[in-house]
Amino acid sequence: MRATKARPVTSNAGRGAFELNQDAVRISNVVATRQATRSDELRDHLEEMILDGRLAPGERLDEMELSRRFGLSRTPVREAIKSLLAIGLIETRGRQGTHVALLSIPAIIEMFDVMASLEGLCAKLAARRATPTERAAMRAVHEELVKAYEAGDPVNFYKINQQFHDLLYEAAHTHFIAEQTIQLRRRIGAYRLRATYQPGRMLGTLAEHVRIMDSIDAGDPDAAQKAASDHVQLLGDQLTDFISSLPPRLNLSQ
Amino acid sequence: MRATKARPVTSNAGRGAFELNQDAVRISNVVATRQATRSDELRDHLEEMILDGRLAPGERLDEMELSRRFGLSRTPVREAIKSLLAIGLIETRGRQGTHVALLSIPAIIEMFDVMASLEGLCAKLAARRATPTERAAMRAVHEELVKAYEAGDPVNFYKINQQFHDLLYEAAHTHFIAEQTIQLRRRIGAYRLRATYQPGRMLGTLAEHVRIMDSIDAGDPDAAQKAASDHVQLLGDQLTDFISSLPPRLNLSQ
DNA sequence: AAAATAATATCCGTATACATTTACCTATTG
DNA sequence: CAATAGGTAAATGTATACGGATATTATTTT
Repeated sequence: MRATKARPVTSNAGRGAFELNQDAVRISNVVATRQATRSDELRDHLEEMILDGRLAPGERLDEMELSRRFGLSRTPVREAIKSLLAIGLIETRGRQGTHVALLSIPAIIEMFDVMASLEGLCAKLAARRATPTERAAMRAVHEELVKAYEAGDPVNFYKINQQFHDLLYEAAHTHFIAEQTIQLRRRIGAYRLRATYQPGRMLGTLAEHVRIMDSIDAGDPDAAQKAASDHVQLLGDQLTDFISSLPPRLNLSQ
Repeated sequence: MRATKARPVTSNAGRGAFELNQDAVRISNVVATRQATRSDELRDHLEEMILDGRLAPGERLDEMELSRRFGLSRTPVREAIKSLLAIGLIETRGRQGTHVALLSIPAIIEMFDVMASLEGLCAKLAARRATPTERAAMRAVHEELVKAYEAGDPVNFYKINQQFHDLLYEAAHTHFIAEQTIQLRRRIGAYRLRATYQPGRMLGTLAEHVRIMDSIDAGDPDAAQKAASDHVQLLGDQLTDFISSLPPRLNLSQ
């Protein structure tokens, strides 16, 4: 069948099997909003699937199967895979196809070390640069987080927690550091998800957030840096403990 | 012309216009050595061209032109570009083609902040983990660096300096952090190159390296972390000063 | 029966053809 | 003369076809 014949729609409306509207280029520094290509859509879609666990670490990504599933040719599929490969979210084993990245525990520990450093940097900058509005926004989101905790809603807690951290990056008025941090968060995401609901973690998170906000409000960059860094480090410790405690079969640490 | 007819050689010997032998997959966590594809070769080649200045920041990367120039079809060219896009070395402006990434001064400053953190982390770990052999290797390379300085050979100095830092990452016994640091070094590389030969920088570098090594040998992680972090920060400061001092036309900060 | 070799099938890498969008240029009108 | 609109050309995005490599399975031999 011919290229265009296959496509039901050629305009921008209702583009594919899955809906993802146009997006600003996120990975690079470009600001301009551009038409999302099928390749871009698929990249984002796959990323989302990896992050929310629909694609488990180690799972195979078959080009043909993805083509069929999303009604695309192999070209955009391959390009999406190339992008995710470069980011490190998926990996290739020679000619045995590509798989969702399988992280070893040492690798995860290192990632959290870096994550802690980056978050610390953001907090440090936020302590110097955050506007009153931004500080207030963090407090407000934190209130939401408390509510989610009190309601015993871990799913919401997870989402709002991300919002809190996004606000922190914003308050730091950075571009590159925030981007780098978010990218790393994505890369760990598949694992992080599996350990969110650890006993005591939510309560710990709340206390640590308060410490971060207080340091920022006090205008103490070093304290803020340490608070944010410790916060991430604690999460990392708990996560690696959790993974280590799993039975070897489910351990995921290859 | 048909696919295979076009290729002069189908075996591994003498594959393309430019020679890059097979390489272990570098960007991802994969260990297995695999056959380098044309796409991989082109990616590395383009990266090298960007790093050594043959492709200047902002310069256009035309798919067709690259195809012709390297005797490839557009497919591997596009895949190579996709990879570099995901890393952030190049950027796309909608449909106006792809260009070598143009960094603003604030972005460069942020990158050096991150770089300083990462190098600090490596030094900290190296202070705890470095074997006597690794410490000796650093001293040995440092001697080479001194020689290059005394010989007034900045090109060699630049290369040996990279070796020193590579040894530091190795001594830290990390994978992810080192990989991340090297990737960042690449991303700044195009700019860094243009400011290597700043007056006093080489001498400063030597002194700072000694401080790092002494801290590592003393087994003082915190001191090593600070020494390495400061070292990178100083380089960054000098680099941004240099760029700022350029006439606006050459400023490169868009 | 087990191991090794050969054959086949599947999936990856590359080339090319085709469609679509955007930018630039030209022409026309105010 | 300038500005806007339309058309054309060039380059990007997508589809498909083809060659090759590797893994798996079956068959043969020891």
